[in-house]
Amino acid sequence: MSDSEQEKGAAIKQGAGIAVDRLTTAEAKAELSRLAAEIGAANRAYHAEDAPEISDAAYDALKQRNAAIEARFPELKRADSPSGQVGAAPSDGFGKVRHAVRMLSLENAFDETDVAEFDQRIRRFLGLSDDAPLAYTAEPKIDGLSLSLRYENGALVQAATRGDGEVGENVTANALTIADIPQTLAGAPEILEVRGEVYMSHADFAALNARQEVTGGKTFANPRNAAAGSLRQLDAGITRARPLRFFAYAWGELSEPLSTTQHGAIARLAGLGFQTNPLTDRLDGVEGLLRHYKDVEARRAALGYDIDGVVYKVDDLRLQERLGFRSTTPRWAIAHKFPAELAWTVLEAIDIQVGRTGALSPVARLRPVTVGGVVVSNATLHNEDYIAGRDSTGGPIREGRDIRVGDWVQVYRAGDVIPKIKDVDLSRRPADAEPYVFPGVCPECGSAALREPGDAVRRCAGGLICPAQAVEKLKHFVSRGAFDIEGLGAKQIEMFFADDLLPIREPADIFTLAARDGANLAKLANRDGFGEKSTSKLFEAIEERREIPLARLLFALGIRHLGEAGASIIASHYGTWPAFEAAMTAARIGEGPEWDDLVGIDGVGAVMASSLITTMQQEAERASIDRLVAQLEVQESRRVVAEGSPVAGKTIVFTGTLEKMSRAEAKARAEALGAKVAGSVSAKTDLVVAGPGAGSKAKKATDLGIETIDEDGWLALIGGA
DNA sequence: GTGCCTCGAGTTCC
DNA sequence: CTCGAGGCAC
Repeated sequence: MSDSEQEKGAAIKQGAGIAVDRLTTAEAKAELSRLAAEIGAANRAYHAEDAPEISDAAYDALKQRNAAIEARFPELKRADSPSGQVGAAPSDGFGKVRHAVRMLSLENAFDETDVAEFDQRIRRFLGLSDDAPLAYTAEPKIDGLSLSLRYENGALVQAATRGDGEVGENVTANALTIADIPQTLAGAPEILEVRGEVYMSHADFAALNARQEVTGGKTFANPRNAAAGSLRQLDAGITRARPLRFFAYAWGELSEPLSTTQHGAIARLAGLGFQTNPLTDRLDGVEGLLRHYKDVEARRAALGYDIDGVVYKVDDLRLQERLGFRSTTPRWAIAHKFPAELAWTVLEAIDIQVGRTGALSPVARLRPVTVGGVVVSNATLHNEDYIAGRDSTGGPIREGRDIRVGDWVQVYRAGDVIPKIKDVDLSRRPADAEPYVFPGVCPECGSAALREPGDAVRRCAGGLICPAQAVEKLKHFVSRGAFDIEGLGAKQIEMFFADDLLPIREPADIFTLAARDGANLAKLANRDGFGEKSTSKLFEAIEERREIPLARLLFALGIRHLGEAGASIIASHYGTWPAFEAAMTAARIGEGPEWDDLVGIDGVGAVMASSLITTMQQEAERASIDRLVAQLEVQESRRVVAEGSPVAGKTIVFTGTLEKMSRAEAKARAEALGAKVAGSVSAKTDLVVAGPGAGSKAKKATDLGIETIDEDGWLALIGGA
């Protein structure tokens, strides 16, 4: 903790003792300044997800005192008054940075079978036999936070956090204070993005917490949180005082290749002056990987820093390139995780939450227990069957072992994040523990909660009548990817939903809010938590979204089975709202031209199609949607065709044996170039790639007069791309 | 019908 | 982040 953080804590205690009506103007002014800083810090801590926060009660007390002082000394109200903030934007003060090359996450392997399957998949994709040599690198997976460092002409010009993988935060000033991160490089490529992990050692973490305790500062729950909190300080001076370290293990944009192999690239990074992990090794085949894993696991306790597994990567970079990426993960790497830490505690209650689709989700309320450095008090119980001990998927709960309130349960954090229950100790079950009876009615609205055959979840049938569903739908509506309205998040939605004077009960209400506020005597700007400035900012943010792309609108509607990807497909097919609306109004489920057109779209099946039609033809739902659309200007969605590739927008069929690449690989590459790959030849096919042994498909192509090329022709065609 | 591969939905903690 | 399930290829 810095001196300034310390001062704040002391100042609050001191100021809070004086009754508001006895404050002098000077004292009030000083205290408002301190409160603004303290509340701002609490907001940041809350949103930035890395530091322990003050309690809700303490936070409310601060806000109340701030409001009280402002009420008595209105002339002293600060421009940055916390009363005028609807909810602090996360980490204001850090600029956003778009990564030149996306920062992906890794697929996880939890046991040896997963690792073997990973190896198998790669061999299949590359067309390698089981016994062909295939080298991997393995390195410990550091438990810290990833960072991308951009060097131009040997100078560090930018450091960015991972963020959502596409856009991270600019933490350059902070990165410059980390000793392990070179500020200049000799002999580096002109453009070099180095990626790695920022972490804190056990010893440094313990010393930091000890220091924090002496100075009365907040202590951190674990080294990872300490590292995250330290890197994301707005004051780089604080970061400088924190003992952060950095291991390099990957790269982003490069003006020239570092090497032809993964291990060669790591060695090159080490040569440039980066710390690379000493337990990095090059190994052959699955046995080699597993041997290395056991070795690392055995040394884990003595490393002096946290690791949570071992990462395997295909060593040959040309093979990595051929393997490419799935939507969020590379095909050529996997993280083999160590078994999760376990803890026993008591299940004190089971609560039911209602989601936006009406799904009833049981949540375990636990006696708080520390698991993997974090205190856990809730855990998901998935669904009815999981509690009853019937887990059709072969999950951790064994057949016939139900979960009852009062039970001792074993908790772990899946993927080191989501708390789950692994086991029940039947020997410690209280004699009076009763099997849990899953509610047959919605706990929020009393409507019947039904389970459709073959469905794992029970759903509230209340639809829009159910307040829980309505609120959750609204939260989804304003979420990122949907309308994404600044200053109108989950918290504000809860508040407006419960409001009697200016309610938001359905999406359309958001866009009439300003008009209703204008006609209302109890103005929003006079309320707790709002001010003139924040109110007008909110109204502006809402206005900005009145014009909305069709895909976003469709996603925002929260139609079951229609997610971000589906919405985007549907939008580019229909183009405009009127076209979509007309088709959905005329469509019948399972028949007719509109139905055929809908299910004919690549990526749309009967389930999604039915859901769309049902929703758009359901009276109440449709009326609500119409009221919304009347408030909007829906932008036309143009078909996105990848440009600049010779096969963009074309439909291609592969047939026969491909000799230089597997079919999966050919498909992936064609799609990456903007082509659509179909399974059979039709009049819509633009190009057929026929290998040896091609039969009926090649003949049909000839009959239809469709261009047919062989594999070499195909490679030549896409060679430049 | 089976077996990928993705997407959708729900959830926790800070 | 994980699980379940939709969509599609074989």
